[in-house]
Amino acid sequence: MIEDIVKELGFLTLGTRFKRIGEALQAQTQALLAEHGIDMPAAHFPLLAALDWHGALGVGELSLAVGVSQPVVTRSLKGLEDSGLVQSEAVEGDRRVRKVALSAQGRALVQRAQRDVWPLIEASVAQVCAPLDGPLLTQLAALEQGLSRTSLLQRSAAAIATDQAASKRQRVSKSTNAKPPAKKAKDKKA
Amino acid sequence: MIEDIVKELGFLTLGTRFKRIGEALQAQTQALLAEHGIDMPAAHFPLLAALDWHGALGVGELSLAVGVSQPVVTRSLKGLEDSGLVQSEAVEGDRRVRKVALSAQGRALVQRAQRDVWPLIEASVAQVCAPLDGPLLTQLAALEQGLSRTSLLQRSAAAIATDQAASKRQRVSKSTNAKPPAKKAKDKKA
DNA sequence: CAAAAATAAATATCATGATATATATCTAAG
DNA sequence: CTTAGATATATATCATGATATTTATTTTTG
Repeated sequence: MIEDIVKELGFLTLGTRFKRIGEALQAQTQALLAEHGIDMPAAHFPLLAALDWHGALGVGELSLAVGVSQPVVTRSLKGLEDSGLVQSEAVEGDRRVRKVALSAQGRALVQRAQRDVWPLIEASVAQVCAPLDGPLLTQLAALEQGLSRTSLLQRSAAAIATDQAASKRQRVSKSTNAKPPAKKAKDKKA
Repeated sequence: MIEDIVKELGFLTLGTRFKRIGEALQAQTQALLAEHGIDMPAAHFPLLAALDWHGALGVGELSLAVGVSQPVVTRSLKGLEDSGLVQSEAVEGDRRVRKVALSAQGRALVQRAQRDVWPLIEASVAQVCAPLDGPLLTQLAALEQGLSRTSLLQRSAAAIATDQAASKRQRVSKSTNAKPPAKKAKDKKA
């Protein structure tokens, strides 16, 4: 059996470990969004949230708000502008800065996502993280295992099923032999 | 003041958060290695460690060992082979697999790194992580703050200085007015 | 006020992760 | 024994992060 050397080396390769956990989380989050008809690169998500939260921002301010470098923000904005989700305009009095804001379409998207998907994402991620405890490396190991055993998509599906079962129970109040929906389908690297 | 929306949103943007912490850790680790004359992309590091640990491995086995996708391994191996740090040969009886092993030069590099730098990396990272406690998000916040306030490079320099001061004290055993070397130089995004 | 320094954004290039697909080879079924 | 499927690796392309540099503009200074 080949051991996972990145896990084995612990602090020595913590950067690689963080990155690969981040990749998995982003990919699963994107899958969850896609499932709800929101087809958006995972990385655009914080930008839209920042614009929704703060209102119009300059490129540099956005870079601060989401904590990534300015060129990355410029590039992502290009994509968002092409999709018609954001608009930008020159600012009065300082022709260097470009104020960026959500378009009507962007606002609509954010509101829909906020209402329909964000709670699911948050709940699923919180669910993976709930059992974590103890020192950082221990928590990371449990997190990785949790993500690979049951994806966010599966967790959110289970949550929805539970909700529906619950409201169904409320309505019919009988014959509630719905299976517990936490089906632990095992797919490595979902 | 522009708030950090990725931190603000918590579980909702945990993937982005993990990735950016990973980037910072990798960058600082690479800087530390470079400081000791070991000029190597951060991501090659786990591959070399895996080959040192397991001996010769196939490409797919390496992919398992370091937990990244097979194409990424293939690409990194190209770089490592160009630098002369690894060699590969066909395997007897199955012409599909390519066994990869450290070259003499690669072994030498790993040994030197293992002796001179790995302990520093490990100690510095452990130092950043030492005060972490509590729920995951709390630990991440502290980790990010720790990394941005005092880089791994600074931490390792401080550790070395402390060691030298200590051995100097042992040797001369007098006039030990060496300043405490934990100079908290503040550079954002080191 | 002209020249120098600072600032905002864009561009270029690189690193490192992913997936999807192609190619070569091996194994198994008929 | 040939063909169909499985397996190992390579290639192509994309996503998302970085840094270094360039360009345009503003601010500061001599």
